[in-house]
Amino acid sequence: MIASVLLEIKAKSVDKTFDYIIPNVLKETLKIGVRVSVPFGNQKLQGYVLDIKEDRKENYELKEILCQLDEEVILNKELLLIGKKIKELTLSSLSSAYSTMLPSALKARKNNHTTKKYEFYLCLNCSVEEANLLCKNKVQKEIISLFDSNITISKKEANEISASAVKTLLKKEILIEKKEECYRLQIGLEELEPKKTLTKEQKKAYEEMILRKTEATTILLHGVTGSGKTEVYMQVIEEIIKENKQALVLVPEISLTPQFIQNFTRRFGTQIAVLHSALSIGEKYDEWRKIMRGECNIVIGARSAIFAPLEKLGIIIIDECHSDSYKQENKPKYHVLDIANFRSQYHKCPVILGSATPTLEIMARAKKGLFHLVTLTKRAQNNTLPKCILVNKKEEIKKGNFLLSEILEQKITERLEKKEQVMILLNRRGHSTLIQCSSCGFVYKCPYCDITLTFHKSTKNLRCHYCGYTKYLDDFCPECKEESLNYYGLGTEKLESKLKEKFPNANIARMDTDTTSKKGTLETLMKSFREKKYDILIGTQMISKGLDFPAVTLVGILNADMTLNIPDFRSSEKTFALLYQASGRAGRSTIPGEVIIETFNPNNKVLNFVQNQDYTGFYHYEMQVRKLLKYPPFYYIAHLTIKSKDYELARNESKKVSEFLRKNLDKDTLILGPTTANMFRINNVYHFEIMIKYRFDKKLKDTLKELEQIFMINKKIDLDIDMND
DNA sequence: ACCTTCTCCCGT
DNA sequence: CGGGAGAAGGTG
Repeated sequence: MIASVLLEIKAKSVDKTFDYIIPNVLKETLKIGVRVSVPFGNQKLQGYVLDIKEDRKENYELKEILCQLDEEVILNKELLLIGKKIKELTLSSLSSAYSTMLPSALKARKNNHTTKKYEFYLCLNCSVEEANLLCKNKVQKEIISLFDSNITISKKEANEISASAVKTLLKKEILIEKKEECYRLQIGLEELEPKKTLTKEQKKAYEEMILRKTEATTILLHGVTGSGKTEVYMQVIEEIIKENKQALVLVPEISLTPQFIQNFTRRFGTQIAVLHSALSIGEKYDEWRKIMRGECNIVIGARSAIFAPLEKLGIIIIDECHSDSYKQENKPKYHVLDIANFRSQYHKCPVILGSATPTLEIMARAKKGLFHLVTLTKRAQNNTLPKCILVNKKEEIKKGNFLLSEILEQKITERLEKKEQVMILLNRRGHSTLIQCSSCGFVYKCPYCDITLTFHKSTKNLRCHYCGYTKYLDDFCPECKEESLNYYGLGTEKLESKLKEKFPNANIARMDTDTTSKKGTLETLMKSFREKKYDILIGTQMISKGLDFPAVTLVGILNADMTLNIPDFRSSEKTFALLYQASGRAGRSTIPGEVIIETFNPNNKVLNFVQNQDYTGFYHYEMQVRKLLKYPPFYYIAHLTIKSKDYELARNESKKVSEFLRKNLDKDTLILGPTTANMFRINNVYHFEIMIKYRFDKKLKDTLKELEQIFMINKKIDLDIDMND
């Protein structure tokens, strides 16, 4: 018997299977989809068994599999197919596809010793009477007495009485030890909460989903912020579970708070498995195995949870489906929606996409009739959407209001008096974004990236937000030695200290990657804010997503144009979603909310659509722009990035690549570039970009595959292909 | 990934 | 011609 093994190594040159002889001891147990350890050259490597066959045609000597690494199959039929799909969609290697699909405990890494956790139990080898006769020791008898009411006791418990007595009893064979696998993560038992009554609109959405529960279809649930999408999801899931099927719920990492999970545990109890980055490797591994064994009906998780090996999948829910966290940034650059689509076909089950601001691609498909569209136009508690005011920051600066506009300051004061809460969004962390010497004009820049360094006051250092370079900031200019450094640019840290001066009686909290990098601080901060321990919450975009703080009645958005000016065809869409979502944090309970948006371009169309909370208007406007400029959803975009530490090499090679593309691709396909990337130099690596706009180019995949092959050999230069950007 | 072999350039 | 560096090639 022969097994075809795919080795788990990153190098693409070995992205093929190798045949090994299955030794007699493994003949019974070895199955397709388990990992094995095999000899490869003079090393020992891990691989996945992808095929088992009777014999082989080749006539060279084969080596034997060393051992089997899993008792259970870890790549079932469906996962095996998904891996192939990822390879096809992203042009990545099959082994990298499988390895992103699996929990990290199952990945080949040095000193990776995550194993199953066992709980040890003790039980009697004889009757209680016999045991009592056999031991005269008082402590030993105490342990034996535990068996009066139990057949087995936990070893931990017994050890607390006396570890040495337990040892002796085991030695005398009066007790025997048993071990049982246990799960590290224990979901706290919550008191179950009954379901809420649905509004008319929610009911309609619910019914549409139930109607299509056995169709391999996609339903877009387009609901305004606070329209109660979660309640709809939960009631649909309830129906799915009743039919002995399972549900997969995806949310962006940031929304995966204990709060959110609690909502589900309060409705569904312990039949839930959770997968997110705050879990340890061991905990994730346990949750994953729980899923694999079919011990839970609902999986809630971030991006990679889309690979949760549920065998009876009945529904896939992707909440906040516009979030860019659903696209993996490193290889393989897969998109959750593509995987969801595949699984939906495989299981004949619907995919529910939920968002207040769907991407244009998603909405266009819904309007075209490829997706079913359900709309929630009203907030669930029937409160109104927040009132939104645009403020011209240019005018404010003329008036001398540098930090906050007059109206925002006034409204904050009002809220503080009324003991209501305020959220302020400033999408830039740190203290000052530009440090310049007023004497000689010197500006601090990152020595490895083309970017100015941001000053962080709490640590008194300068930091590059791209490569992490850090430098202590002296009081004098490093060029002319004058003590004349000026701090320009507003970040969340400076905003916090300035607001503390302005509102000395307010409790102010700041939430950004600097204050929440430590595990658990994010949760604590959100909990304290919810409990009204703070009056004002300052934060970067992380405060905009899906958070529900009922006492917030005012949202301030500072420097709203910032994201608008990044040269990316999606910047309008991203800005709209960010600001709209942030606005949606206001007035989620009974008191109506207000939103103040400060901008230097009060006439900007996108901001006006945000002001009017007009998604449809924005959609039609932006669709025209996209059509005119040949962007998605009218054209597909593939992005090539050519990276090298050698500037000349990167420049020349990227020119060659674009020539190669022009020669090989269809005439209707547009090839733009090479141009220097937005961030031209990161960590001393130069980046060049080529953009391919295409509609139906049959030659595209093969041409790009060929390019990959060519670049694989060259170690000095890196080609990065993003197929569905 | 890692190890072996091949190739190219330089220096005595 | 030997030695070192780096690219190319192979692993079942």
